[in-house]
Amino acid sequence: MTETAVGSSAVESAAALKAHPESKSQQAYAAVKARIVEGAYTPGYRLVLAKIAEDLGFSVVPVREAIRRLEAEGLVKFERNVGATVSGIDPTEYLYTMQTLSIVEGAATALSAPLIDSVAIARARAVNQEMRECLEHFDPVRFTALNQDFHSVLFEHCPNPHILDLVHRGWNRLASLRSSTFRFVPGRAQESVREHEALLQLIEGAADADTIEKAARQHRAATLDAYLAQANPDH
Amino acid sequence: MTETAVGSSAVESAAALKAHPESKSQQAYAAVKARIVEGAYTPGYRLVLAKIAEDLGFSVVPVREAIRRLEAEGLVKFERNVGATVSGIDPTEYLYTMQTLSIVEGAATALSAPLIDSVAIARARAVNQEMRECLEHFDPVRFTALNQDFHSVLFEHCPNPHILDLVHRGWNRLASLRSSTFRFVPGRAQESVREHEALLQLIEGAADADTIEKAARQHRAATLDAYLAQANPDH
DNA sequence: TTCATAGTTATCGTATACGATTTCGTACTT
DNA sequence: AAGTACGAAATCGTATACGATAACTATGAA
Repeated sequence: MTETAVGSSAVESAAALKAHPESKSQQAYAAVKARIVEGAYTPGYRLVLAKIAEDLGFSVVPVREAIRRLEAEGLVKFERNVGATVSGIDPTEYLYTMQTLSIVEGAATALSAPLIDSVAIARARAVNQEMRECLEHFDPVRFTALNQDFHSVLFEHCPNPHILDLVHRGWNRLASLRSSTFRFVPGRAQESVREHEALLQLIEGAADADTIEKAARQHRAATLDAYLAQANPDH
Repeated sequence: MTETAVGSSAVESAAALKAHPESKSQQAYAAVKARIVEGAYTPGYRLVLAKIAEDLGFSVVPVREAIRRLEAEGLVKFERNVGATVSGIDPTEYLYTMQTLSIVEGAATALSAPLIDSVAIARARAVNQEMRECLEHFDPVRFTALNQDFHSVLFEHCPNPHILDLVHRGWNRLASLRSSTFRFVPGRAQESVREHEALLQLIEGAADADTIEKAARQHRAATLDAYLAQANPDH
């Protein structure tokens, strides 16, 4: 656990199982994606095809394909005859992404809830405990990773892989924006940890789907709201 | 209105505004997508790169890119060293898609509702009236198209393009499956038209977001349920 | 100095070419 | 007759090459 990059599609992870040597286009995709998610390529970074191709030792064709895939996921902006850049930190885009995430995470949580057993709950709780410790040591990077782990545990048996895929895409997008909860709103992280515990109790108590969905949705939405309140103090 | 194909991403439609001659990869994407959505290429159809390239008068490289994009949207399955086929009509996939659609359509409707004016309501009502007429003449293809028109009117001022994009992707996926409401469950279409009217009344009455979201979500979910009930009569 | 313009360079977009892999058909064996 | 092994054809994956486009730079005019 605690990897930052998140496999984006069910199709993709299935393909990864095959013994095949990965296609170069696939390798290029993974490599560039990793650099973006890890922050080596920051928003606005100019992705020159020939340069990346040379770095990887490939030709440009598979690199193009990779970039196009990343574009489809929203991690990259590709303009005709101009080139590709890592998607920027446009606040509007942030809003869209967070709002969409709140919806799909809410749904994913509600759908998964009935399938979460006590073992998973315990594991999630352990992760949440680690998150508390991160707060003390002030380790925002690890905190963000653990936050994904926490929710990943809940989504382990999510009955709808499409929705899970949407969640992962949102996460990767946020990762590319380097938007840790810490950075945007101090204090929100503490609240987040508390909400995690509340969520676990709802799931343990077999609360109805609607209640759980609202709580999960609100959990994400609150982070967005906190950001907006900070960005526009003219409340 | 009443086109069957639905532009899939905000980025894409923005790009379409530029005076640029479309890139060939873009043209290939549009062409193949249209054939899939219109049903010229049915599920399972083998997409041979060289053949498509020859048809369009392009080389294979831009066609590959186009296919990859369609893969990302779930319209095409692309297997390494084997080739691309139009995604199949797996009932499980249908379930996933419909469930996801119910969630994103619900959210899109709720978000859009406060921004829908009386003119738009009237237009939506007119479309719904046309749908009623389709029922009499038994025109399922047009019915499906009008159904998209109806919801498109509601989504016209949707404040979150990401969510709208997800809706469109779902629609295209369903279109590629050739799954008209008619085909799957006779009688469901009539119900659908009634639900449209109910939805309009909720919006006119400025019902709260939660109520509207639930109604819109249920509207889609009911079609899925009807299908499932028919597929597994062992209730 | 600032703006416009022409020429240069960097980069993209696509065609072509060819090696690699899979699939299909055929002959051979049991 | 059924199954296996081999060879041929089809198709894919990627490298290379080159024309097209946009970005940059330098030069000259206002």
